[in-house]
Amino acid sequence: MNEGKPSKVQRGRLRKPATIDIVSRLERVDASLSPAERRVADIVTADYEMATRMTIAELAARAEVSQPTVTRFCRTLGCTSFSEFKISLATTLTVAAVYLRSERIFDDDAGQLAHTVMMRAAGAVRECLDQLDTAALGKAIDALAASHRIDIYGQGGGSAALVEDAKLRLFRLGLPVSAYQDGHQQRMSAATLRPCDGVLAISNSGRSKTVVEAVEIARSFGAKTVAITRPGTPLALSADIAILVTIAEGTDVKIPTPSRYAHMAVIDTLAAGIAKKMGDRSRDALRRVRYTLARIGVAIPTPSTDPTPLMPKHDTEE
Amino acid sequence: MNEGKPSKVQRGRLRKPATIDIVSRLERVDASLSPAERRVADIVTADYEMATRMTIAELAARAEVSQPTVTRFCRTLGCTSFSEFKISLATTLTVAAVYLRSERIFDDDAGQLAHTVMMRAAGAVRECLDQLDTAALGKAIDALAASHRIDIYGQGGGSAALVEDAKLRLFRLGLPVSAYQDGHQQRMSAATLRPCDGVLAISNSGRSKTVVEAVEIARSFGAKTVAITRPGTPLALSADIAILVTIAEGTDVKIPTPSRYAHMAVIDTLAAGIAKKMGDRSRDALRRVRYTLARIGVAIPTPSTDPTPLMPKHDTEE
DNA sequence: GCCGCAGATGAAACAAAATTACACGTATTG
DNA sequence: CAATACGTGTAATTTTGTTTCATCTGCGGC
Repeated sequence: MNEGKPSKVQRGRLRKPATIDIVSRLERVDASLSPAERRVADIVTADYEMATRMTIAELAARAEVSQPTVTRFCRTLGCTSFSEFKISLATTLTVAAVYLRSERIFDDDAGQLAHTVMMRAAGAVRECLDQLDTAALGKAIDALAASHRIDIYGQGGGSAALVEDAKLRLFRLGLPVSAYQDGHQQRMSAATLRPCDGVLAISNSGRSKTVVEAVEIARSFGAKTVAITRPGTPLALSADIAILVTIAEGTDVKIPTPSRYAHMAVIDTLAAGIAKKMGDRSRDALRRVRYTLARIGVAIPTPSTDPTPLMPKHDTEE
Repeated sequence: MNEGKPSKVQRGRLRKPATIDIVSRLERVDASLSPAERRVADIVTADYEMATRMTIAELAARAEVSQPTVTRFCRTLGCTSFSEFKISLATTLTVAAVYLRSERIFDDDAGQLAHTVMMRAAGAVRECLDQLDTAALGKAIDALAASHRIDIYGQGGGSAALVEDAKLRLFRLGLPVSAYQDGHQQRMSAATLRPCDGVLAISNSGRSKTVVEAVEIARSFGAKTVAITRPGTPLALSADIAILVTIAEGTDVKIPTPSRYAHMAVIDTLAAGIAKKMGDRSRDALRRVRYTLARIGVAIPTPSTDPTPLMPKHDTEE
């Protein structure tokens, strides 16, 4: 339509706001808030999620203040407008708020439940990424990629699946890898390791006696030991390279712990890093694995229910 | 003015929106978009961040469509208003924005790699949540919670770990559960099932011949069968209750597939739902499991490196 | 004690933004 | 070749947010 005015307005609003985390800023300026603004802050902090869905009129009504006061409140927080405040809040919120409040949401239907569980899962992965020590990760990738042989240790229910998964991830790359969940086997295998070998130990609690012992045995024989565990635990202290992950456990025993997702993510990252490091060698192995699986699909034709029996389109290996 | 209307409007907006992940929804409905809506989608996907800061007029101008078209676009995406769309987008953003660009980021250091892998993982879970059929989920929870005995079937590398994990989740609740990855065992076990029993089959590809057969056998004996798989696959068609999950596979073979995270999330949700359904019965089982594990911790004192050997503070079961 | 000032707050006018209603054009089908 | 359905834009309307200005309150100086 015209040219001068809109562009100026645009430039102002479309610029990325300096504010990163409204929630923490809110806490920071809390002291300098006027009484009326404080009331607004109270309403907002009471339910961030809802605050993002309210209009300025609703928020004002709830806080029992006038609408201009709400606008002023937003300005105090460093936003230029109420809408910017809402967007910033929503952006800040993402996983964190839902994740934190999740204990409460628990009682409802399957949808609510799924929301809780899955947001926690996604949150755990994110949390893990936030706190990840990339230097340690890099060293772990180097160490494992250079290993002639890799042992994976884990103990306890949750770790069983993880260890199994880790084995597959590395195995697919053509690495000679073994996984042990039994304490005796762990120690026995550890005793046969050599300096050119590697160990990957997985334990959320970091207190599994057999795993820690096996790691120490492996170290005494010169093998490089990598641990995925919680900081400050025996396992973290005894491994050469510790990849530390702290995930807040929910208090509700009925929801499975989300830390598994974080561990799995670390394992995947290790696997991807090793694959990259190994370059063509691993790619070749991966190709051969896929090819063979596809061939098996051909050799054993699936029953009539299968629409495309000859060549599975999707990830044959699952 | 009047009294009935405003409250109704309020109620509508403050209700939590069904939409969880706008970005993945946007991709999913892409085909059913009209030309003008497509143009809006293009502008939005070009820069999500900026989209959250734009007014409807700006967005319309950029997409070269009228403002009502933008509103219609939002409705198509399941939002009731443009503002809701913006908020949903902003909420989605932090996780999803990077997730989408992830293929490109791949070549760098360990940090970059971790970012890619983990964002994909978190994205997979979110994507899963967004497309989840909660009705099917609810039915699955009911069916499994009512089962006297539960068999879990899966085949192939990736599923092995998942099946193991699923077994543990249900086992912890005090349910009599068995997991089989071997085809023969699956069929044999399926043949011993009765109408009061349940089956949980897990397969991303949905084409595992043995799993499909085992499910069909189980059904023929009257057991309730639940499948977690991809839509339109043989497994999805043969199970009583199909929980369908479509996760885009990455093109880079070196990065492990993120669909496992989604499956795990579904399993966790099932477990949480069953736990809730069973109420005190499962809580008791969980408590006993934890207690016993703690006792074992006492009976086998950990070495001196362990700061708190008597009573592990964190999740002893991992 | 009272005047005047500074800051906080709300009412109301105003401006911006979003939605609705409606009309027009195009494609599709009987 | 209607008739209908669909997609789209224009314009009116409603909703939402911001600015302006008046009022109130508390506080210090005269």
